Amino acid sequence: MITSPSSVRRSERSRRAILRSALDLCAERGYGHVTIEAIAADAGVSKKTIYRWWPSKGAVLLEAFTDALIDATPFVDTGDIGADLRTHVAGAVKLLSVPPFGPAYAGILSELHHDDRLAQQLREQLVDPRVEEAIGRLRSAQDQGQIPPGADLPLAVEMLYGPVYYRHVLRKPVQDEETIATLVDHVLRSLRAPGY
Amino acid sequence: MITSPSSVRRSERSRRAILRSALDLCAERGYGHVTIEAIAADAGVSKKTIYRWWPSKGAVLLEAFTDALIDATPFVDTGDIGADLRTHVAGAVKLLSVPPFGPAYAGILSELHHDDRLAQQLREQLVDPRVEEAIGRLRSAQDQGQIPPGADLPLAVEMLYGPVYYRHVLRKPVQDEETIATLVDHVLRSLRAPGY
DNA sequence: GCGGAAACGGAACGTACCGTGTCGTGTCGT
DNA sequence: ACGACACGACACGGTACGTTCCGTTTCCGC
Repeated sequence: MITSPSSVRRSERSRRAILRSALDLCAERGYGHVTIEAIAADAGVSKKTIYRWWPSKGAVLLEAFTDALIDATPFVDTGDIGADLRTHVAGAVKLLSVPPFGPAYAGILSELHHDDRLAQQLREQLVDPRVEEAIGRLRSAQDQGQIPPGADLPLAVEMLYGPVYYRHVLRKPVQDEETIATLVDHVLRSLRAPGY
Repeated sequence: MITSPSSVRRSERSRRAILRSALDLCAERGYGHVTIEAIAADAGVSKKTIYRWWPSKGAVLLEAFTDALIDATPFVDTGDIGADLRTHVAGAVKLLSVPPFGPAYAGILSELHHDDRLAQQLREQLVDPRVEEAIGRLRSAQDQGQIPPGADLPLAVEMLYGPVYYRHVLRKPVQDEETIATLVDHVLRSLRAPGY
């Protein structure tokens, strides 16, 4: 995430204040009305300092969001793949449903399409690692015989996360626990059922 | 889509030029760099004329995109639900994969989070009708015994569209025909397989 | 310690685009 | 024929951009 001037002289105090202010402002005015100038003013920091370490507003919020997401959706292994997937998806849905994280992530996603570097960073730092984790958990369920050997695990992950993204970007109501359970059931069924 | 002054005196010539220019600019510079001023200049039109009929850049592109999408993804009924779903999803994926429509839709989605009216318009004019169409097609397959009576059809639609949105917003490579076929298969299987 | 490099906060800059207002022109309904 | 109204054009104040300059503070290396 750190961009240009390699140094240990960086002020950790300013860094934290910037990330904090970015999330706060995102909650109170919405991503679209968050500006670099406002972040700088709120954090008691010079604009220059922000531009020195981050290339854009999106990059600031990506760093803040990443920290939060990693805490919010740990990957557990209780031995019951259904329960663990429900827990994991529910964690992600819940995080997206509360400000400032929902609006923040929505804003980040919106920047991806005109910011190649941010898109690459999001995939490499956030999405791909978590997809790999999810596939790993599915594979361990495979080893325990809960999922057939030939199952298409990457597809399963997309079928799980897809509806979450779908509702989030279209601003439809987020899934409740029951809906998540039904979704997980269907995905697992689709892996177990024979082709036709 | 038409906003304020109800009239038949509207210049169809200007309207077409605006929609055309908006898509063109979106293709050549990307959604983020399209501005109302640029559209007006390119279309040989006054800014005022654009603001008279549309509330925002997003609304202009939503109108242009809607026209294209309706043409690109017709809903057919050949009697084979699998084949028809593959055709439909492939149509949507293909449209999103070519400029200017992919970038345009991505940009529109990005506006949703800070533009309530645009979000409502998108859902009412584009998403919900097509979801209803899809559910209707699934229901007719149900009547023909290709899908069990109690199947959760709205969930099926989310499982189909979800991965498409997922890849689009994250800018992952679009699905090829084989992947789409596998996805459709899995969704249909999840409806047919018994609970566990 | 001490000197200097570098990050810092603050203020100001020109630029781009916003959304609105005004004005004269042309055209379409009545 | 006439009047209403959409049109193109241009100018306006406002906001946020990204950059630059300045003087200050902090910390690394000698």
